Amino acid sequence: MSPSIKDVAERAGVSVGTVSNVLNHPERVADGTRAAVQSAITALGFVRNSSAAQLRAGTSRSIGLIVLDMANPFFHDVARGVEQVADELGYAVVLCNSDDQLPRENRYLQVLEEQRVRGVLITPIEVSSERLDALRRRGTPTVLVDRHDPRVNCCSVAVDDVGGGELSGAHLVELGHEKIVYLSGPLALRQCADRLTGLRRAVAAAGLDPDEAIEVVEERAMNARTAHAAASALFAAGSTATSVFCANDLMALGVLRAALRTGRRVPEDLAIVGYDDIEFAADATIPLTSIRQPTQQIGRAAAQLLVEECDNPETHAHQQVMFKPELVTRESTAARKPPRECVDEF
Amino acid sequence: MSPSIKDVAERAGVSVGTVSNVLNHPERVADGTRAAVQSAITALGFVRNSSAAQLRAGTSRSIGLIVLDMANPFFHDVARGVEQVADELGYAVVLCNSDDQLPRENRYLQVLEEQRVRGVLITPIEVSSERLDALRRRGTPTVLVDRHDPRVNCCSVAVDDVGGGELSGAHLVELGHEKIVYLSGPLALRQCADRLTGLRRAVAAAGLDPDEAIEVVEERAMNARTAHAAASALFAAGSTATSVFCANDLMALGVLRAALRTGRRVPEDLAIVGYDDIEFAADATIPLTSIRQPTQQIGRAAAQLLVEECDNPETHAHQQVMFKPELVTRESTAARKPPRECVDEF
DNA sequence: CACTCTGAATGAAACGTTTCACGATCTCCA
DNA sequence: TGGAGATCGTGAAACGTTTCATTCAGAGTG
Repeated sequence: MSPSIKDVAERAGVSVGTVSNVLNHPERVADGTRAAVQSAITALGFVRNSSAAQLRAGTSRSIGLIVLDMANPFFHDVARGVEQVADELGYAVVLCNSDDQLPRENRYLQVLEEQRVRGVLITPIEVSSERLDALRRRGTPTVLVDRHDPRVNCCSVAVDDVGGGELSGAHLVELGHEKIVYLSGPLALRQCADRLTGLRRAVAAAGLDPDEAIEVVEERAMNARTAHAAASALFAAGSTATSVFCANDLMALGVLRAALRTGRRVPEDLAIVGYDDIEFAADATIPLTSIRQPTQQIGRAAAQLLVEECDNPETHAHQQVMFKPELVTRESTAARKPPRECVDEF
Repeated sequence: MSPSIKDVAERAGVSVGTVSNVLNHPERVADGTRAAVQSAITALGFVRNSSAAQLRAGTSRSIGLIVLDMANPFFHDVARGVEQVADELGYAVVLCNSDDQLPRENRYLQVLEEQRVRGVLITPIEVSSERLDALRRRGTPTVLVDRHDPRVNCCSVAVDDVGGGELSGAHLVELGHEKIVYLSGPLALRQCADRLTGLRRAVAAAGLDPDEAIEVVEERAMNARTAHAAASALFAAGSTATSVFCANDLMALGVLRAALRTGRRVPEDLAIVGYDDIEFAADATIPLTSIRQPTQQIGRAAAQLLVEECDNPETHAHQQVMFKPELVTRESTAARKPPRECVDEF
């Protein structure tokens, strides 16, 4: 097996305690001794056994992060934010991908708990599940990411989806649209429902009747293909809508494609607003207007809250942080101007 | 602190050895005893301490996976494949994202080694680095993902990029193109260089002179924006090329946008081939012809090789697995036909 | 010289498991 | 009735660290 601290001690002619001190409190060891130990370490290729260290120490310096889907740029950016903060504060992040499946989420929670992580950041499949509650009951700090727990017994970080819908609605109304399609994912998802609420609010605020001005199309999947089909169906049915607000950018891209395919001009004949402002949104055939969420900041804030709770368990007070999304206007809703990024093409 | 096996034993009125057996070898324990222990476990909310278990057992059931960029669908799919196989074989996967930075890669290697993972799957920043060599020297099995080590002292799984370039070239030549632009990322990357090699080979095989038929444009970044700019520049310079082969799909999408913007028809005026066949390729304004890599299979194969080596360290023989990519033809190169996916739109 | 003080190193205990040699009890059959 | 198995359970050792009370050797002081 790999050499232990004992082998190192032997080779350096010191006690194991001293080797441990070199590793953890170098300042307590005299220069000469330290050098001797160091060279023994490199000579033997010693690597600390973290199981033993953690067992003895009784506590780890790591936190778990369970996301729904690492392929989703949203969660990817959140993870990046979390890692940044964790790094700064000397914590390690254990990254887990539940893939939206409860059994996977449960398995990861089990693993994290067995590893005695200090805390868990999670976008749970359901805000309250058997295992998750058990984890909290046993005293492991938990922070909800992109979710809120109505029963407010833990910290959470989310984005104001009502506000996002409102931004989009206000923008479209301001451009003169009086007939807006809301191409949504499952309205059972809070995010989708909230955005509709915001949209209606904005429309109402402009003096229009939401029930007349807004047509809701609910789809099960939130990808380009579904959206393309939905938009095609709308066109075929002779929809009079002049604008579409989509639940995410992929759907918006699907709508964009359907529109261009059928000879519609964007934004003149149809204005399109997406959501998430994924990287590619700016590089679409017609750059997409979208709602941007401060994803990295979400991750940073969540990590900070968690570490705060880990470090001061008694004085800690749970917080619900809510970020505001931001409207990014691009060509897909702009009044037609010379394309900004291509002016010097010819 | 959380209850230990000892607390459980006390409460159930048995010895710690018995509790351990219930956990690890239930068949060795009589039904009644097992039930008593189980109920003590749930009553106390006992969760096994994996540090202690691993320390005692001396060996873990986990492997590390270090990828360059989890945002990249390629690596995401690879990871999925790895997880599948690991699951089946009872291993846990520790997922790490080096973000193309050597310090991060090194830090993760350190952590994995301290955790005594059984083996490591890695797409290294450099095929041979200080730390990576050290890891291998100490006897931790290693499998290279999407890389090859010329010195062949470990397993590796990769895709035949020369073959990919060849597929693309043969396809374009067959369609009658005699002037092809290769829009590449840094040619210092083996992948980019290999694809060019394949492209030249296919062109030569068709009796054309590669130097005349192929124009290479090398860009630093491999995204849509760069590609859009590069394509625009080509058009402005009056390029006579009738087709573009791009180093990845994002670049292809950038080229597509530039072409449509300047009134070109795709594929009649310009045929476009991408690489990777990302999910969105099929949903672009003009669906993209692309080269698909068997990403999940790469992950599966890599995990299988690693586990094989972990389980039979002496009999194991290193293997270099090379997958063949596949051409997926879509509209961006097809002779113009009624769009396949939109026939019933009107 | 006797003394305290300081800095450095030691050695044993403890962390929570798993393992394994050993008992204890029961069953079955000669 | 006695002995051989089989079946269950026990208890102590061991895994590789960290921690902390203790020892030791000098240096400084009166």
